Amino acid sequence: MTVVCRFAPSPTGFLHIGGARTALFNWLFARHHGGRYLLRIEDTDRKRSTKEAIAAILDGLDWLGLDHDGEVVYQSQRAADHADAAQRLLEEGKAYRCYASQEELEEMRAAAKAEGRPMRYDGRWRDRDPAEAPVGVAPVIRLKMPQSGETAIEDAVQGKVTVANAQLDDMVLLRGDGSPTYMLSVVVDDQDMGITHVIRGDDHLTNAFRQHQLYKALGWAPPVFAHVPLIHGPDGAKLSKRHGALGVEAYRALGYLPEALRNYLLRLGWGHGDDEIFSTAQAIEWFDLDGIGRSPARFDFAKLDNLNGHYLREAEDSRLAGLVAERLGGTDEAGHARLVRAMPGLKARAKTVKELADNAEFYLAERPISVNEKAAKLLADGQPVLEKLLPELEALPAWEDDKLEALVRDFAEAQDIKLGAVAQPLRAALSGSNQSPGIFEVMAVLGREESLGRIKDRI
RNA sequence: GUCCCCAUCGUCUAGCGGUCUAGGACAUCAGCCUUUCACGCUGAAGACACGGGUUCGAUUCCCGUUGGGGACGCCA
Repeated sequence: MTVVCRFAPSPTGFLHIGGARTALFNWLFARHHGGRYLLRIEDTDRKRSTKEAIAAILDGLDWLGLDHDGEVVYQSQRAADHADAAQRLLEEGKAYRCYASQEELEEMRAAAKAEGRPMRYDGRWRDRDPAEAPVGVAPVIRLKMPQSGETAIEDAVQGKVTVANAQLDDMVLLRGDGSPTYMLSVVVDDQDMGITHVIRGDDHLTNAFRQHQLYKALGWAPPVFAHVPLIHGPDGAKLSKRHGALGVEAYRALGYLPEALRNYLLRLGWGHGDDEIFSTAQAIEWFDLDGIGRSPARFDFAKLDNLNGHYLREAEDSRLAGLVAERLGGTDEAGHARLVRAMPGLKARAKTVKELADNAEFYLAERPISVNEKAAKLLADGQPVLEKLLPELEALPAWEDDKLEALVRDFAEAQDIKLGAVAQPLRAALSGSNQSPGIFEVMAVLGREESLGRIKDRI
């Protein structure tokens, strides 16, 4: 059997982090088993679904590199098929028309709660004569759920989960206006798309019982379900915005690399022995449902930062230079080349692309460059040293990293001062800061003319 | 309220009855490296929620308690 799975977001907002992980798991599972990974947009709630949200989700998935097979399926376009299924159930006597009003339903819930019973529809129209139907009321169509016994699903993550059928009420399949509900649409679409494995958030677990019964009524074999625990905030409660419940595009804006976010998300709720860092090929090779944990995980920015730092150090210099230039408003060819040369020293000192850009800014700054407070202090103290050093630098025949280092070290020794007493003022003059990459590297990247110019600016 | 799920260092996790004086990673602390800041390296501290069973033996199996989470729409 070929594995077919899907990611089915509803386009009512951005692609949030939990959705991204669900998509990643589905994608990995399909790739691991050589199957297909499909994308379906669940836009049946026309009021809340927006074009912008669809675009944001598609962009987010694309940025993460989770390519789907086949065309995107839009659920709203399949409403007629969904309604046909409900009609069939009605004809077969497995579903019925219900005329209960909103007020009646609310009363039922209130009464049930007061009496300590589950808050369910009581099935009052299940066996009632349709002749008694009130005039002018458009009925909904409800599924006849079994009223005794229990429903069990064999979940690939949660194990065997059972619920008493008394807990399940006759769910609505078709609304009063004839439009299908989510519960119906999902089942019909998954069937028609040939979905073999449904990997989704834990919040759908109770839906699985209802859907299981719907599959049975329609005479179809249900797929394998795998309900993945949700991602929580650092406090163990629901993930809030402040704690990471952001859209994928926000992580991008914050300066995270897609491969870092993917690696982080993969480790959140899934493990493979002591392994922490995974290439895409390894992730595909190792991922499977049995590695998914059953307890919810908390989102931790510190670990994401660490992972991002790792991937930053591994990334191609030219790629990073491009990302940095993007953040600094673009550069010309010379600027790009300078960034590429500067990158080895820069990337070891940043956790995010944003930090990388902040730290790279001085390389592109125009003379005279701005100087921060601590650097100003270093310059005030070190100006005499720079004055003495300048002619020696000007006389250096080859402007190279190691030559510069040799010169400055000899200079410090000759002056009988510590290397730091030279290096720090130099750093302040060249970078405008008290912190920067190695100072000889900075000089080499900046080049003779620019370096000497920046030093002269401070004398 | 009803039902379902979960429970190992602060966090992510390894562990699938004895190999556990419980392993790894992040974070924390100390040291090394060093022209600054990082990176890197070395080391330290740090957990089986609690109570009953089952067993020769429980972190691992069962039950309960407590604590978290989720679901109960003509939303998805």
